[in-house]
Amino acid sequence: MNALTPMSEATAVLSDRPVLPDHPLFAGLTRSDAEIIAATLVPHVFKDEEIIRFDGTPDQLIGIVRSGAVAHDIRAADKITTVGLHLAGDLLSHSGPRTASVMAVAVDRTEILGCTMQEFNALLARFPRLQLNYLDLVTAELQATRDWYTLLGRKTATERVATLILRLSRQPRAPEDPVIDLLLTRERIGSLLGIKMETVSRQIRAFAKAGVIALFSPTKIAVLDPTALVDATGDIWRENAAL
Amino acid sequence: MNALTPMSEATAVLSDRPVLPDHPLFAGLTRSDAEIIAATLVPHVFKDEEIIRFDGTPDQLIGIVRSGAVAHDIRAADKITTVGLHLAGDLLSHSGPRTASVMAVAVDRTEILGCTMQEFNALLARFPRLQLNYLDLVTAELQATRDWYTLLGRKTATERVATLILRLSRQPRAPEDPVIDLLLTRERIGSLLGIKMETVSRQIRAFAKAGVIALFSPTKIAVLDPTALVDATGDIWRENAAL
DNA sequence: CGACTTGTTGACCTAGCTCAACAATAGTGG
DNA sequence: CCACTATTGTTGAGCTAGGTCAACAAGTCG
Repeated sequence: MNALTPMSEATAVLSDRPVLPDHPLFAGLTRSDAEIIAATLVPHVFKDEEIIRFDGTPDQLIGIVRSGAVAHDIRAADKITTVGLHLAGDLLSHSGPRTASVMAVAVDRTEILGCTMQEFNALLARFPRLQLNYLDLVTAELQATRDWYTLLGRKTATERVATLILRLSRQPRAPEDPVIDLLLTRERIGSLLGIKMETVSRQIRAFAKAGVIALFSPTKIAVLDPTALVDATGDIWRENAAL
Repeated sequence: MNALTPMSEATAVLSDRPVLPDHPLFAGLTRSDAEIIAATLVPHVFKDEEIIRFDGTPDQLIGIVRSGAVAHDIRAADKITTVGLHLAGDLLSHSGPRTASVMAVAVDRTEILGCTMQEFNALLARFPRLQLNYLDLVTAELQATRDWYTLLGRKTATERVATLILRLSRQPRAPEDPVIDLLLTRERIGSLLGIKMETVSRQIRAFAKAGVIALFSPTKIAVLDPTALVDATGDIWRENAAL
């Protein structure tokens, strides 16, 4: 194995001796442990709109989103409600006992480094350090989920859209590339943010008109005025916190 | 130790050989493990409005709410926003890296069986089964949090109030006692649900007028028509799921 | 009993929903 | 490559749930 191989890119292609990506889930593991874990976690690639097993059964997928995104939809009767979004770097964890029939769907071409819940449980049982890391991540996600949704519930449409754009703007992408792909249609953005498609459109256009963002195509944007965008999220306390 | 002592009540008073409450966190533990754990977890009693250490530091409290409730508040400048509520039976878990300065406050007289995060981490490291149970609970909470907030973001005021009442109505209380204590003022309910005090009042009164609930005093109610209340939550898919 | 907090109710006002028309894209088959 | 269709996005004109403001009632506590 070439020690200089960039970890962030080449994990998938080296099948003989795979490398774990640089992710907090794998922090502090010994080299040998990491190798065993890396042998279990394999890249899963999904096409746009492809359904990802995420139903709480032992066969469900657990892992880290490497690229693309995973949308969590509730499909009731005729209409789809998107209730969550996992982006690159996020952990797709145990889905727990479902009260709603949420399904995970790939957005864009999506790569997930992972394994089945069953296999993952075995790893957790075998490597206490992994379990510790995992617990930390789930806890952090719980926190993030609280923050995200708590606020959604009391934000205006403008604030919600700004929050989403901000979140997407923080996604890893090619250095110096200012273009952000919203990935989602207006319809899905609205669904995710609990507002209507038309309102999403109006808000995005308003940001463009105000010079806060540049709008290249409906889904391709660039943030021109990050400060204004942060202000528009309405998150007062973020001023104090390290973002 | 008297084997007939009701577990739900007497945990606190028996200091020589404490008993763990019947809670999923302690499922499947051997008797001796349970005894060691029970020796670490002590009842903490808080008065109404008392602040509970819940700041992500090693000294923060981790444990199970036995009675009363814990509100999570963001106190910015002059006004308090309640962003979450833990009721009896809920687990107060690691609070994770805080992005906002949320503080935990006791609502009513509140009893929590727990210990510091530091002590709890030691227990987790020592008892794998406990760690497994804990992970399950945190995962479940993540799920519940998603469900709760996700929906809040897209519910009407009526649906939000119905959802809260329903949740409170499912709290353990004296058998055959139909009276539910809302615990919170209209102001705090509104804050929790992301709506205004006046709207909360209007919704509650509307339910009372419609005969869905009985209103004995502003905070003491009884559910007269559970079906109507469930309908009013607007949770379509709950029909399919075991509640 | 008075002062203070909490709750109720009414009259307005506004953000965002609804409905509707139309524009811009993206496929798709010829 | 174009015409044809379907999807997605934009924009305007009302409408309504819930916010805002304000007055008052009802607890509650010294």
